[in-house]
Amino acid sequence: MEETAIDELTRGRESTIRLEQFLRKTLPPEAQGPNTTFAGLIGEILGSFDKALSNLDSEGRRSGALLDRRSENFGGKKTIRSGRKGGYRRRAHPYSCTQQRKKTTDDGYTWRKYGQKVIFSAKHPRSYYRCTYKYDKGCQATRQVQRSEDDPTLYEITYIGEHTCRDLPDSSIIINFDGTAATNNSNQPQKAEYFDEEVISKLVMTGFSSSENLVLQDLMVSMPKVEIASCGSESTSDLQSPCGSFDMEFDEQLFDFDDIYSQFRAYPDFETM
DNA sequence: GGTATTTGACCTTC
DNA sequence: GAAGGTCAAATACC
Repeated sequence: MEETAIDELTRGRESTIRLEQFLRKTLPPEAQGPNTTFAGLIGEILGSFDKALSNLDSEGRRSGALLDRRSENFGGKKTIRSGRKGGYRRRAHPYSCTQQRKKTTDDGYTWRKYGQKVIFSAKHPRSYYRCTYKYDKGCQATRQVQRSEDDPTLYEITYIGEHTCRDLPDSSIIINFDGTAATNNSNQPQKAEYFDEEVISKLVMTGFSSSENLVLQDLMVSMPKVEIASCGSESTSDLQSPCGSFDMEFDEQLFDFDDIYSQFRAYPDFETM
């Protein structure tokens, strides 16, 4: 049952990536920038898939190996690791978010450092952090912090995975798709100030891997009806970003994937892609 | 004494 | 086999 759900979500995510590839071929370059509606929507959809997959994954672990490992190793003496097989795997999280900041703290979450590594061909070591509530709440979010080589006063912070320890961070950042900072529903001005001071140069979304064929039917089967919005008015519906560290503000507007699909049918090459 | 950090070892991926 | 990610005992800090 759980595997079926994961399979369907995975298919939906792959189809979204193919949709993104298709749109990149058809949309003008100015409509594809990091702060465009296009990038925001794609990130939002992929983020929803990632969050669902992450939740399913963490549920599975919470009942099993994760808690076993915690009770076995905390506070104990050095143990022989001979029986340690496949206890973890390199995180193949398809979605991540990289920011450049002056400070590594004050992103609204509490982190615990669990490692530091000298990276080949990099001047500065990389530090590894996990969410403090990894074991308490099964939160799988991690981040990597590395001093920028171009500007040593800046830190490149990569957030991996989504926080499941709470719904929204206290210091969440609201940005519009046009790149300007905005406030959230509670109209707290410090949010915008926070954005201006801390996020220095870029918010880079990754996870758009190559995939040529668009099978939108997969997307329609796997993706529930979602609430999407566009920028421009005062009515808001805050949707948490895939990064979990900033939000986007939109008008409320409902899209059904049937509608989207009907739009794509207008493209003559759609059926053959 | 409890908690966080350091750091070398271990493990996975490419 | 190299490089990167994670573990976990030892250590530092409060």
